[in-house]
Amino acid sequence: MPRIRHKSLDCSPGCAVEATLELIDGKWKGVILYHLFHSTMRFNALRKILPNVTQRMLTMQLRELEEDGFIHREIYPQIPPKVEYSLTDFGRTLEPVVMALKRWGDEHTTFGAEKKKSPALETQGQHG
Amino acid sequence: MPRIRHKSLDCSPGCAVEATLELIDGKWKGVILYHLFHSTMRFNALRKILPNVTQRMLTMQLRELEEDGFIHREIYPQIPPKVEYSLTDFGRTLEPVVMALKRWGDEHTTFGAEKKKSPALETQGQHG
DNA sequence: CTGAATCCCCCACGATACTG
DNA sequence: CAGTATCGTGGGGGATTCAG
Repeated sequence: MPRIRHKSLDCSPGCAVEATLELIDGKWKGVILYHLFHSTMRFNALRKILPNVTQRMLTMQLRELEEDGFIHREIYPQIPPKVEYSLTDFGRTLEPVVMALKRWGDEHTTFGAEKKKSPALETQGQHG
Repeated sequence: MPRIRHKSLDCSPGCAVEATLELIDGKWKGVILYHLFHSTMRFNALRKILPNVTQRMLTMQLRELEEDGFIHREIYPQIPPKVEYSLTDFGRTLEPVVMALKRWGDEHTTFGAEKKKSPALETQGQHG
């Protein structure tokens, strides 16, 4: 069971919400998980689809996800090195959560507008 | 439609996930939303159930949630002041998301363990 | 190719005090 | 009761360099 890194959470009934958020929000973890749902990926493959994430951050986030038991890190001892990241069974339990996030984002933010038809929605200037 | 406050999000298909996270994660927003799903609440009522949140932060988070159209702020012009926070219809669209977070937290973190029977799970030391 | 180590800036956030 | 204003700080995270 993953541990909570940050603040002391009060234990009012809603704290489970924050607990989950703490685990999946650590900056880019959401997207990383999302992509790993589809397929195992190498480090550089993740870098490519996440151009705004620095190498350092990507490494750190992957390490935390690994610590929490969400992903598996498979190291192939060869030159050049090859490391593959994949979801664990436990990581897959997050699927409904991540998909709920994805679905809402698609419906209600301009970031889901890619798949839509009306360019009139693109009024947010978040593409540069 | 709410706007994204922080980083430039790449637009790989998973960005909708991060976009949603940005909006609901802003520190304690998740819990705030969770509690407002149940009932309209006054400022101090929220403070009481969120003892770890400073007054300043609570105010800021509520303001952001209001800006994003998730909650409504009803001011009663009277002495002493009375302000009630409630979810908007738009805010209620987040319900499946928040509930997915809640459910996962209940199942997989010690913060959901309050309602469970087996004390063997309480090995995390997050209660004090 | 994957990753660790170092430097350093910035601002999110806490603490505290004041107000209508 | 429900906020604002101000100040100080910790560490999150970017840029860069080194390494196997």
